[in-house]
Order: sequence, then structure tokens, then C-alpha cells
Amino acid sequence: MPDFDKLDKAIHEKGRLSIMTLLATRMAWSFQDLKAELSMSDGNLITHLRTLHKLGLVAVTKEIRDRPQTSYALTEKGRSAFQEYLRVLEQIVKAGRK
Amino acid sequence: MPDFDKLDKAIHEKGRLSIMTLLATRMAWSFQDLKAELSMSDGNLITHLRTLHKLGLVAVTKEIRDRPQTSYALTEKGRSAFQEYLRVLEQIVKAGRK
DNA sequence: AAGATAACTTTGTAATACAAAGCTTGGAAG
DNA sequence: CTTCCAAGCTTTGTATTACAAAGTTATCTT
Repeated sequence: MPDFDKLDKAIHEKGRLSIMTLLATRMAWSFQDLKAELSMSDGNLITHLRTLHKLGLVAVTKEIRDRPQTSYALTEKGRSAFQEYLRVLEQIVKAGRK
Repeated sequence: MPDFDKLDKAIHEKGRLSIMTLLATRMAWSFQDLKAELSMSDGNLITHLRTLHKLGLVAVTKEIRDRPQTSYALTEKGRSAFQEYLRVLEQIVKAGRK
């Protein structure tokens, strides 16, 4: 049976799960790209990003490049936490497909 | 990219996801078995079950069998909603493993 | 009748998602 | 320089909801 206790609550929430998935597919995403891809409000997006950042799962890079532009990327900790999370998802899929 | 919009919110919540997964593996579960397996409080468990029932995803059968015993099972709708949900999980796993 | 257990219901608290609107900073255009 | 705009962030408010704990009802056992 899947190990539901290991379903990291911070990652599991829909908005943050979306963010984490995107961050896992590319090295770095700008705030604008995330916002466009996920169609979230500024406030909601940044709150989720901050939550993930506070937990050490996401790194924030601010650079000024034409316009000010902030980029977000997974930390090592974030990457492994996400892989761990995915492991539980796999268990669920496996159990649910039976 | 995964279709996050299709992540049914009712199913996605951790407690209900656990329930749905268990219900998908066996035809029917008694209230007591669910409670033992998930170590949830009575109130919390029944609230989740009622939420799922109201949405038509879970069927409730009350029988009196030695002690009163209520059983819960997926409806057809519940089964297909869950499969749809699992399809999104698979997309997430696939995207996240890259 | 008394007790025990299943299955609820009720109540209260704390967390949190989300939108909307405002603020701030930096660059570009006049 | 100042006006404008967009990026990023903060604040505020609302509404939802998870969850625990305690109380209630109904049914079976002794």
C-alpha cells in the first residue's frame, strides 16, 4: 500500500505541485514564464514560491536583464524531495491501476 | 506538460486520495478497516467519505451484520474519475523524471 | 437493564488558497 | 530629470477546509 505519510504536504498542494513539476523539467523559470504557464495571480504564485523557498526547496535568483527578472530553480534538496514525492505517486498509480 | 486543471480537487486532497486508493484496490471496505488502515479520527474519516459520497464517487452500504457495519465502495463514476486522476499523476511522474 | 461498539454529528480551531489592489524599484522614452 | 510602464512583491480580506475532540444515536451483547 502506498506510503501516504511520505506525501510531502508542501509539494502536494495543487499549485505548488504544478510549480515543482515545471521547475523539474527545466533548469530555471522566470516569474513571468511560470505565471503565463500556470495562469496564476501574482500574489498567489509568489506566495507559493515563497513557501517553497522557505522550505529550502526552491532557489531564487534576482538579476537585472533588460527588465528586472527573477528566476526560480529547484535546489538539490528540492530535487530530491520531489523525486521522493514522485515515488509515492508511482505507488499510488500502481495500486490504483490494479 | 501535465494537465493540472484535470487534477480533481476532491480526490487530490491527501486524506481523500488515501481513501480513493484503498477503495480502488478492493471491492468494499468497512468503516473500521478504513479507519485502521489510515489511522484517521472518526470525524475526519466520515467527513471525507461524505464529501466523496455527495460527489457520487463513493457508494455507501449499510448492513447489520453482527454489529452495525457500513461499507464503502467506488461507484462507476468514482472509478473512472480516479482513473482520470491517475492519468494526470502519470503525466507528472513522467515529466518530473526527465 | 447496562455496557459496549459502530457510525455519525457538532463544535471549534487553525491553516491556507486565492484574488484584488496597492507599493516599490528599475529601465526606457520624452 | 520626470514620466511612464512593467516586474516583483506585500497586504488585506474572504472563503474554504482539514482535523481533533467530544457528544449522540442505534444496535448488539451479557
